[in-house]
Order: sequence, then structure tokens, then C-alpha cells
Amino acid sequence: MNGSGYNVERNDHICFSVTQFERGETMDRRKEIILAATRSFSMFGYKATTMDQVAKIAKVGKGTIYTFFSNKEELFQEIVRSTIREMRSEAEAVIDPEEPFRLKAHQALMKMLEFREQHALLGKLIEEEKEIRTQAVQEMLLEVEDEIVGFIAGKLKMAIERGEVRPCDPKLVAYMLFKSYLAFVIEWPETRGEPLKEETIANLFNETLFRGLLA
Amino acid sequence: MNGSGYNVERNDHICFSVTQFERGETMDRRKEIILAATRSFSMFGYKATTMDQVAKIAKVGKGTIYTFFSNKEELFQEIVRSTIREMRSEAEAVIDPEEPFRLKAHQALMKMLEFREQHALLGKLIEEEKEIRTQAVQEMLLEVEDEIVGFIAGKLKMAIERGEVRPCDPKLVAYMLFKSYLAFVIEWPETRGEPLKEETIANLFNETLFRGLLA
DNA sequence: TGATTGACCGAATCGGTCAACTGGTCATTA
DNA sequence: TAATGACCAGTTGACCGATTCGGTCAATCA
Repeated sequence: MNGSGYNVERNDHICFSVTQFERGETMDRRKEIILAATRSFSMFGYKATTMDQVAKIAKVGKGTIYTFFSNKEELFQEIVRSTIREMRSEAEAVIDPEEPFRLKAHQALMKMLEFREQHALLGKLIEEEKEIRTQAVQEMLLEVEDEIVGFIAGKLKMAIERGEVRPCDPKLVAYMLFKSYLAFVIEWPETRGEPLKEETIANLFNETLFRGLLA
Repeated sequence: MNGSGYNVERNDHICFSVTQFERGETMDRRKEIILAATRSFSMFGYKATTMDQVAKIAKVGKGTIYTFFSNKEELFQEIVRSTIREMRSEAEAVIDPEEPFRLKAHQALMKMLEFREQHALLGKLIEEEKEIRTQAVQEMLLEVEDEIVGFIAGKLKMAIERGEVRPCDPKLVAYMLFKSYLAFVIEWPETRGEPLKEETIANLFNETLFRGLLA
């Protein structure tokens, strides 16, 4: 653990021989495994994904997986965490500190809505947590929620200090934003059939919550 | 079905003899059954409530229940629907048309938070749907969601026409209000341990969403 | 005579068992 | 020496008899 909010794994077990590393073979194997596992987790969920299956799709022996990841759960965590890291850095990248709060919020939201594949993974995991309550999935989703809510809350806190946003409890508002986002992106399509247009969702947030937050 | 949004059952099977009806005995039996079933559904949920149990609590023979309700699911629907009707009329009662939108919204929200404490039924059903996915409960909760979202959307539409609320898609905003409400009332206590104070929730809504909706 | 009842029935559910599967290891291989 | 897949122990879920439950109806009651 470090103080930045991310868990940085101790990767002692990843020790490349120079030749292999130079030829890029080891990284390819690792990447293939992650790619295969990501696809399988997205399609079948955590529990229904077998390590044999991952090995087969990645075209490696099962034992090879265990030279990179100490067990199934760690492979899973690595995938979900790097997904979240990627989303976070893209969000940061799209936020221009010079712009007003509402525009920044709108742009960040639009950027998040672009992550279709990542949404597919999270959607599958949420489904699995609802239907079979896999413990590893439950724990991971809680971590994801904390991570995202914490991120949003941090941004809100700064905006409040800058006087751009009226004083409020950033944690609660961030929680509301996150849950509303999930409701529209994941739950609405499930019960109402058709997913909402990205623009529709972004405009809705912009015209209600983002507007209501302004100082 | 009729057009008003409620299902009005064809009650051909309820034919009172004049004497019994005058003595109020038939209505008492029906009420006792509904009371017993409401208590049992609230305490144990739909699946764990047996018809023998309901008959015992209501102090009637099991067969008597089937003279009023054609099966367990219909009894259940009758109870949930009348609970929703009650919620609806309590909400209507607390809304003073003369008051400004934000105050009405705030008061209705407070009333709902209060209602929830007195009526454990819906909370129990949400718990059951999450834990054992009883189909009858799932279907009923979807109907409840539609009913409530429709109700809120109607109020919003009127407020928009009155010029009190800025133009927006009432269905989407109502959905967001409903889902946020559930997030704070049901999910927050589950993952964060302590439930939020009613006042905290109501103020949060008031200071963000309700404010953002104003024309 | 018509309302009420609870014993009864078939269907659904439960708990217990065991074969099949899965995560993880490690001796063998190239 | 990195990669592998046969192998092992622990877990799972398909299967099955026993039990419970929703719903019926002939007998009872007022």
C-alpha cells in the first residue's frame, strides 16, 4: 500500500531474464494471459472463468499463468485495478484545470461513458455479485466503489475550496453521482431494454446535479 | 387492467351474503387475513411465508384465504399494491400545492423516509430480491419502481408546465431521484455500516438535485 | 344452504452424498 | 531454465429420497 490510494503490488515474482525480456516474449505471454482473462471475465464472470480456459485462450500452459500471478484472485485484481487506473488517468487527462467546473464535470463524464469494454466487465461483475454473490467479486467491487467515490470526492473538495462549488459533503455527493451513473449505465438498460444515449446521460447530469452544485 | 396505472382486480369471487356483510364478519375475515399476511411478509418475506402460517395468525382455516384470494401471489400483490397506494396518498397529503417546488419536494421526501420506518414490508422485499431472487418479488418490485417513478415523473411534469422547474425529461429525472433514494437508504448502510440521518439525506437532495431542477 | 375448514394431493424444495471438476503444484521436458 | 500438463486435494453441483408447501374439496358447521 502507498498513500496515493492505489495498491501497488510487490511484483517480486516477476523477474525477467534479460534475453527474454529483450525479445519481448515474456511481456507478450503476460499480456496474452491478461487479455485472455479479461475477455473471459467479461463474458463469463469471475467464477465461471477457469484457469484452464484462460491458459487455452492465451495459448500457454496453465503453469505459466502461475509464474506471473500467484493465484486466480490476484490475476483478477490486477485486471480490475488496471482498468480503474486507466479510467482514472483518462479522466485526469481530459480535465483542463482552467475550465469552469461544469464543463470539466461534463467532459469527464463523457469520457467515462466511452469505456464500453470496461463497462462490460464491470457490468458482468455487478451481475455476478447480484446473482451468485461471489466473495472475490464483492470485495473487488467495494474497492472499485471506494476508489471511484474517493476520486470524485477529491475533485469536489478542491472545487469547493476554489469556491466553484457550494459547500456540501463531498463523499455523499460523490456517492450519489456514482450510484446515479451506475443506475443509468447498467440498470436502466437491464430493465428498460434499450440503453440510453451517452449524450442523454451527460446532459441529464449537467442540467440537474452539476447545475445544482454550482456556488 | 385499466388506464390509470393500477390493476383493478376482477373481484367476481367476492360475493357477500347480505347478513354476513351487514354483520361485518366477512370484511373482518378479509382484513384479518391481509393483516396477518402483511405482518408475515414484512417479517419473513414472500417465500418464507406459508399459507398455513397466515391462516393460523389470521385465525381462519386455510381454505378461507382462497375464498378471498385465488392464490398466494394474488394475496401478495394486493398487499404490496395497497401499501404503495397508501404511500402515494400520504405523499399527496403532505404536498401543499401553494408551496414552492423545493419545499414540496423536501416535505414529500421526509414523509417517505418516515413511512419507511413504519412499514418494513418494502425493505424486506428488497432484501429478499437481492438474496434469493424470488421471481414473484422481482416482478412486484419492478411494478413498484414503475409506479413510483411514474408518480414522481407526473409531479415533475406538472412543475415544469407551471414553470417552477426547468424543462427536462421527467422520466429520467424521476428515475435518478428514485435510484439515489434507494442508494442512500438501502445500500449506504449495507456497505458503510451506519445508516444516514433522515435529515442528512433530505438536505443533500434539497441542496443538490432539487436546487438544480429549479427554473 | 352456503360459508368454513383441515386432511389430502401433487409439485416444489431441502439436505445429504458422491462423482466430476477446478485451482494450484511440481516433476518432467525441450 | 522457462514452460508445461499430469496430478492432487478441496470444492462443487447433479442426483435422489424425504419433507414441506400451495392449493383443492368433501365433510362439517351454523
